[in-house]
Amino acid sequence: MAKKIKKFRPKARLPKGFRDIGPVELRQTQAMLKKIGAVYEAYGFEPIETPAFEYTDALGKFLPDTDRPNEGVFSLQDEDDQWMSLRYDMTAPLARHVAENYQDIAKPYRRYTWGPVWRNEKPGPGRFRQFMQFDADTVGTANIAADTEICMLAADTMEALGFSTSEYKIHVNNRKLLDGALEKAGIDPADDGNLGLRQTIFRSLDKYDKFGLPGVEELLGPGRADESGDYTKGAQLNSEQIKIFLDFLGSAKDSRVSTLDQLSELLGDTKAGEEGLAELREMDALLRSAGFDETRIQFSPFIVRGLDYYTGPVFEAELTFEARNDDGELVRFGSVGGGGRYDDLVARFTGQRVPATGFSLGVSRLQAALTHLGRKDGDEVLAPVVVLVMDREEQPHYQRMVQDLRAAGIRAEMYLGTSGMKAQMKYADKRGAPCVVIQGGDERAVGEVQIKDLAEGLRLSKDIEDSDTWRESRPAQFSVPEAELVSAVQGVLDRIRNET
RNA sequence: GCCGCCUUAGCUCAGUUGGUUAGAGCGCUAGAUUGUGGAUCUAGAGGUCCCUGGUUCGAGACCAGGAGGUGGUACCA
Repeated sequence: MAKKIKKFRPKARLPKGFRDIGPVELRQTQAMLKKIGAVYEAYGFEPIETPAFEYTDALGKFLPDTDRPNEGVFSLQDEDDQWMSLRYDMTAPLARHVAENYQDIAKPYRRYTWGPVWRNEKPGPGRFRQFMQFDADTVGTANIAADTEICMLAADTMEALGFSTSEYKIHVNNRKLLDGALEKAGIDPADDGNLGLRQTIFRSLDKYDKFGLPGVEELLGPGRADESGDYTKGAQLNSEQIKIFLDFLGSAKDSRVSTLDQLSELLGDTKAGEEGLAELREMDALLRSAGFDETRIQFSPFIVRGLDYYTGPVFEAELTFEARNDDGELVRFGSVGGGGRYDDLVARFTGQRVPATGFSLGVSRLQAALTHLGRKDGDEVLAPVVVLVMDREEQPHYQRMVQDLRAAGIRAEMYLGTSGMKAQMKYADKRGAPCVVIQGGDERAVGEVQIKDLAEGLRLSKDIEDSDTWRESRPAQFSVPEAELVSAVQGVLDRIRNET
């Protein structure tokens, strides 16, 4: 018997599309959340938190005949067999919250929220199955001023995060203009019968930034063959219809007013188009008066946004610069946030139309962009000072030193391992400790401690080649009376802070 | 989902027309140095050559299927 019993050992591995986040990034995320939140607070939004799970039907995923909810969401069945799903954005949970508490909420209701969202999709570069969104919404007013404020908020947030005006752009379009273009092309935007066609057209227009006008033209027409993979079926429009949409895309001008003039010429005689234009004219006036010109907020007919629940203005925040990744490949960050007016979302629950508008920022993507630009957040935390344990039986004494340092607001720790001094030095080095505190028998006998500045020591080591000198000269190391431990360490830290 | 590419040490990779004992750099551990992180030198540990089957006297290499990764495309509420 008792041969080798095979013990099951799970392989330590992350689920695909998920990732662990280390201390540096985590601290940066926290700093970003704080900055974004400050802008939102200044605009008068209030924080709220909703849970990660919602009932699947509340998320707007209808269960078809299959026994599992749509792909794209992570779902599981509750003990009473009800399907629950991890939220895939912050908007649907908000709509649920508003519908559930409709009586008690003062309208217009303005709130912001942030947290992880999950999407069960194929991960790609910079695309994960869990990522963080920061959201602001105004619920309960159809006033276009609410949409305008959301755009202003988005622009101000980008700048608060450290992007300059030339590095981002807030694009604004209006679904009503798209409806006007449909109308012009003889496609009834209100007819459910051509919903599929409308979606195909919208998707084609949305590819403008990816494939350009010729690509969109193919997609609106017969279809587009791509080099690798399959053939994308087109919308099968005729050339007159296609021309309408291409003209529509081409009406983007540098100034908001000229864009509106151009669009007016194209769609002014359609009902939906005229409505959309009127809304954008109002936005332009509000923006102009608030000091937001077209270098920050632009009217861009090519912005579509995939969601069919949008009913009016739609927005997108774009990063306009390019960067290179570690392999030297060109990286475009592109869209880092989006939103729009969704007047029918709450009505799904209550039957009562509740106008709403909102915006989501992709925090993780913004963070990746900031990192690429080398804009780490300034308040980098220093690693702890390490107090070496030269004699195990003196640990209580070392522990007190550590506690004195902590009481002075200095991150500090006693070496908790059981290895010798050399290993302890290596530990402190790897840890990135600014300095170590050394007290062996010699120092203790005269009531002193040695403080070694590790960064300075490394610098001095450049000129030392043989190890005897390196060890014996004890570079960047000095002795102080034990009573002056805290102030001496503080002095070293102050010097390091001033250098960086 | 569809198409292409890739998979050899912890990491980055080399490995000839199929040939016997599979390598390098970096990293890691130890020593030179029993109280000093660096540099240098020396030694060492570390491998299911992704898996399964096939071809062959012989497969890390060739063939088929599968898995995983990756790039593009589709979808993205």
